[in-house]
Amino acid sequence: MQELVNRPSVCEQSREICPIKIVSKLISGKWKIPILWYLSQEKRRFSELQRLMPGASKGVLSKQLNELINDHLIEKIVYDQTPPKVEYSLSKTGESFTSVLDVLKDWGEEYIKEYQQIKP
Amino acid sequence: MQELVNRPSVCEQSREICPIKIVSKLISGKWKIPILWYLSQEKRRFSELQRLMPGASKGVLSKQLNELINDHLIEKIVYDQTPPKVEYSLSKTGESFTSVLDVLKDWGEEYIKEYQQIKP
DNA sequence: CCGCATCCCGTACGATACTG
DNA sequence: CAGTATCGTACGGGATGCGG
Repeated sequence: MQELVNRPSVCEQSREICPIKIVSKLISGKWKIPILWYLSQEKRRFSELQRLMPGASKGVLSKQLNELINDHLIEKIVYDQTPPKVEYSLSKTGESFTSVLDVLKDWGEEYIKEYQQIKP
Repeated sequence: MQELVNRPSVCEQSREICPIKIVSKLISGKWKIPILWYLSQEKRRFSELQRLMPGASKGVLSKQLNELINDHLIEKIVYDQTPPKVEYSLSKTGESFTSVLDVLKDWGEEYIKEYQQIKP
């Protein structure tokens, strides 16, 4: 067990604002983390995201994108043209989340190495 | 936008094993991250975890603990005595996740600073 | 004290069809 | 192309009671 000194128990009182729970809530949603991941690479159009995440239906994708916008993690640019063109990208806050995504990915890779999983 | 060079598009093909999706799935569950957080501080008894997360009912807590055990993130020690005593702690793999938790917490604190939230 | 079994409910998610 | 609307289902998660 590692040192406990620098591991404050921030959530002891449930009424306090708890960073861990906040983050947990922000990224709760089947496609939120994948969406953020793909947007961390480059800005994407709606159809691109659909193509990248075939399991996500349009409705769900749209819903989670809107939630991420409301949470200030991503932004949306609508080009006024026909056919329509929309681009999603990370907001400034979302950009700061890429470091978290990198850590998650790295950890995930190690995890996979240890427990060879078949199911994605 | 930051450099894209080192941001591989690991999930392009949905059949591949994707670290991001794996992690996303592992921590999906309302109390998983808080559980891991509390266990990163010290080993905990079941009743302690209940006390720390008043919103989580016994059933749900038990279920998510078992899932974390199945995913090799935590371990359980049962003391053969009456009244029963059980202790949960991070596994070796779980220990390696504490660095992720720290990053999540730090990011969460910054997020809260930026968008003063009321709801926990 | 631990925690499973059961019941119940809300909602997250997926599929499909339709609109600008 | 980029959604919204609607519907049906599955699952997550809360409450309670019992049993070890």
